[in-house]
Amino acid sequence: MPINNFGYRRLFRFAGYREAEMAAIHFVRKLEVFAPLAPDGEQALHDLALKRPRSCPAHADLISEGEDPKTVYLVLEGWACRYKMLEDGRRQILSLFLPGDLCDPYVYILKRMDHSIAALTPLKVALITPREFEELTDAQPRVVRALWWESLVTGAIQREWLVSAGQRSSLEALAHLLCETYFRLQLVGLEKDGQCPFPLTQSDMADALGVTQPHVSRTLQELHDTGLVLLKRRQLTVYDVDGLRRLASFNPDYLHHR
Amino acid sequence: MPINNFGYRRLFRFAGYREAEMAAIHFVRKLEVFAPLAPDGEQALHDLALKRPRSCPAHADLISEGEDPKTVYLVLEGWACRYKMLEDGRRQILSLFLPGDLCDPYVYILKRMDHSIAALTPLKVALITPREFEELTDAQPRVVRALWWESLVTGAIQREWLVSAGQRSSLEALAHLLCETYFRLQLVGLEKDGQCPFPLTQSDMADALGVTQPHVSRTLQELHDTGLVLLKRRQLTVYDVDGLRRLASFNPDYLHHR
DNA sequence: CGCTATATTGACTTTGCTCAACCCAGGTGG
DNA sequence: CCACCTGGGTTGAGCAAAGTCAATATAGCG
Repeated sequence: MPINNFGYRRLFRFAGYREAEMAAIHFVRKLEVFAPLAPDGEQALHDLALKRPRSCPAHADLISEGEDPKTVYLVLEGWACRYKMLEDGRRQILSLFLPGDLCDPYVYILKRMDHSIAALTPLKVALITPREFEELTDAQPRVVRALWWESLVTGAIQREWLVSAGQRSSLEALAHLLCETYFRLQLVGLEKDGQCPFPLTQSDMADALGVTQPHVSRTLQELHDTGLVLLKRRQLTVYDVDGLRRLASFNPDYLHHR
Repeated sequence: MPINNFGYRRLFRFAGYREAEMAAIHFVRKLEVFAPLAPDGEQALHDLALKRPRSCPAHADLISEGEDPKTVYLVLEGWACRYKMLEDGRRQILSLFLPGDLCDPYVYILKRMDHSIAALTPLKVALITPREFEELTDAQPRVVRALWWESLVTGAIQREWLVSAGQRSSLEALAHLLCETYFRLQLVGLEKDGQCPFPLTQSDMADALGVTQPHVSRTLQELHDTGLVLLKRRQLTVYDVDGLRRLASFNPDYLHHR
């Protein structure tokens, strides 16, 4: 059984429902942005999000490449990522999961994970079983459409990362990553006054962009020196959104936020 | 309305059903690899694949970024690709569509395409309307699962391309592209004696990998000089599959071919 | 046969990598 | 409360991979 670079994986039950409830609300609201749901559909989603809460320490795998995916995760609090490693230790971060994000509603169709999912920060997730999932979607056909939308947006983000890796310079690519994350966090209400959390280390960013960590350090400085952003203490401040968008050639259409 | 780099887009009806029929069979067989279908499900899929055949010249867009996706395409013959362009003309090819491939069964949920789809060679496709699609999936629940599988595999390929762009050297990445395509073509019976069609130009490969065309030229030579492959006249010959796999660190698990 | 698209090659430049030293902040235990 | 430790982050010098640009060659196609 493949194991992640930290060699352990753990999920714990947890109690404090306060933040979880917040995130469940964000999740439902995000889906509503796309497809207005019936009140009972809304309630059903909300309940599902709170049914089986688990927490997980930073750097642990939620699930590792090669394992059989048995449940779906809904991120309630904290950040996670998909990643894939080559034998020699090179790691590519494939995507980020932010609060309110659902990890592939239908993966359980496959026998083995072709990538891993890890917590980037201490994490709280809801576990959802395929069974519960199918009960929900049978009862609430409009939810299916909303989930398809989530899924299509996830695919679009994945493609945009490839555009960054393939075509954008490291400066443009980093600007794009910050911009995209900023917009996604706005959607779930985690941005305020041009600021948002941004808990990735420079090594994480390096592995997401396909560059080296020292280079991220220099590139971040450049973004700061040109007055666009400040990234300090895991907190991102965007001074000039338009400048950042222009530099990154960021066009939010692919996020399909209506 | 955005227009592609060739400035035109056209779809024509066509008659000669011979090859189309072949490809429809491949498509059905590919889905069967994953989920055995009921005989009438098989027939329904097959009919759908032949109902509204269209042809399209090389380099034309099937659909362009910004347009409203109204139908689904099934590739019957020839190759197509997804791509995305930046304002300054940089182009990233995001994925390839080979014969028997279906372009996102559920895109029509979205209002606007966030990328374009173009023919790389003269192309024959089947048009399928959302309506027809839903009728089929309502009548044949097992087909839904097979389509989900197709969709999950497509996502996995997309992620693997990001691994290539982010972590692999250009030599490894090119080897990986050739290897992946070779395997995918095998699945639909288009490989024979270590040979398969490979109609991409060096510029296409460059835009898929995120490198320059002269660099592809040199890299292809290197792959040839080390006795791994020969690419000549749009035909790929693989001399040493294992060597190619090793070089590319290609692990076919992500294709989920059972 | 000649036109256009594609591929090859070379000289030079640039971007980002490597490796190693150093710095800083926050957390822990004495 | 302070000393230390550790996990990030910064910096510098030299290097390698891939880009740029342009000239030339080749191959299909009409």
